[in-house]
Amino acid sequence: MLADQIAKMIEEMLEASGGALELQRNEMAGRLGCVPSQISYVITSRFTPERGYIIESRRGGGGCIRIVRKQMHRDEYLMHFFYAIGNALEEREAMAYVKNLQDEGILSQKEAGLMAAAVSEGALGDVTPAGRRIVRANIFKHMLLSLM
Amino acid sequence: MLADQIAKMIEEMLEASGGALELQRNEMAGRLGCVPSQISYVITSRFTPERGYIIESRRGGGGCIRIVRKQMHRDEYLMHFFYAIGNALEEREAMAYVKNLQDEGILSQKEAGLMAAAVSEGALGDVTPAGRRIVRANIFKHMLLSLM
DNA sequence: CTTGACTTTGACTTTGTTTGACTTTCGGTT
DNA sequence: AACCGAAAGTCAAACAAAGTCAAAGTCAAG
Repeated sequence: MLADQIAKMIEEMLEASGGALELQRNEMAGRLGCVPSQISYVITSRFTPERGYIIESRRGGGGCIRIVRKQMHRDEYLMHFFYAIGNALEEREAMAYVKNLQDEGILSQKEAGLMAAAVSEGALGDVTPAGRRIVRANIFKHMLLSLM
Repeated sequence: MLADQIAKMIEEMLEASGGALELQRNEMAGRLGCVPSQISYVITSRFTPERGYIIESRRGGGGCIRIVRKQMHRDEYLMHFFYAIGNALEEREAMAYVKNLQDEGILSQKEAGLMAAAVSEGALGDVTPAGRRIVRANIFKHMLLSLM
C-alpha cells in the first residue's frame, strides 16, 4: 500500500538521520509519483505526537516539513495521566494532577504554574460551563503531550 | 532560501555589533545579487517590533536602515505582551509570542512547549471557531500572569 | 452483502517569497 | 528656492510551497 511505503521511507530517513529530518512535500510526492496531499495524510495519520513524533512545517517558497522522533523514557508516567484524564476534566482534578507531576519532579514550580493557569476557571471563563470540562481536558492533554 | 540568508546575515551583523547596526539597502542588495525591496521584505517580515526590534531609516543620498534589538526586562517584557494581546489571539500570533519569550530567555524550551500546547488549535478544537480566539487570549494572559 | 475504518485523489485555500514598477524623501547644487 | 539624483518605501502581481476537505475507492469483518 502506498501509505505504508511512504511511512517506511520516512522511517528509514529518520533512522539515517538520527531522529530528525526535513522533507519537501512536493518533491517527495514527485519522486513517488503520488499526489502531495498523500504525504500529508501519511504524516498526520502515522507520525502523530501520540506516537512520539513532532511535526512542524513552513509553507511558501522553499517550504518544508520537519519530523522529529522523541525518545521515550519517563514518558510512561505522563501517558498514564494522559489516559486517566478521558475527555472531561474538573478544575480540582486538574490541579491535583499538576501537583502530582510537580511532586514527582516532572514539573518545576514555574511549569506547574503555567499548567495551572492555562486550565484555571479564570482562563476558561469565556467557554460555556458545559464545554469547559471538555476544553480543559483537551488543553491539559495537549500540554502533557508537549512534555513527552 | 533567499530571505533566510538575508535574515541570517543581518542577525550575524547584529551579533557582531552588539545589538545595533546600520545598513544600506541598495548596497546590501547589490552584494547579494537581489532586488532591493527583498531587503525591505525581510526586515518587515522578520525584524518586527513584535519580535523585539526597532527599525528606523533615512531616505535620500547616503540613506540607511537602522536596526536595533531592544532588550526589555522580564516583567516589563511580559507586561508588553500582556497588553499587546488584547482580547483575541490567533494561533500563529501566540506562537510568535512564545518563540519571542523563549528567545529572550524568559521561557525554557519545556515551558515554551507547554504554552504553545495550551493554546494550539488542537487543544482548543472543542471551542467554537468564533470563541476560540477569545479563549486563547484569555488562557495566554493567565499563563503570562503566572510568570510574573 | 453491508458496514465502517482506512486510503487515495484532486480541487481549493492559506501562507510565504520574489520581483519590479512606481512613489516619497533627503541632501546637495544651481 | 527650485531642481536633481540617490536613496528608501510601497504595493501588487507572479510564483512556490504546504494545508484542508470532501468525494470516491478499497478491503476486511460481521
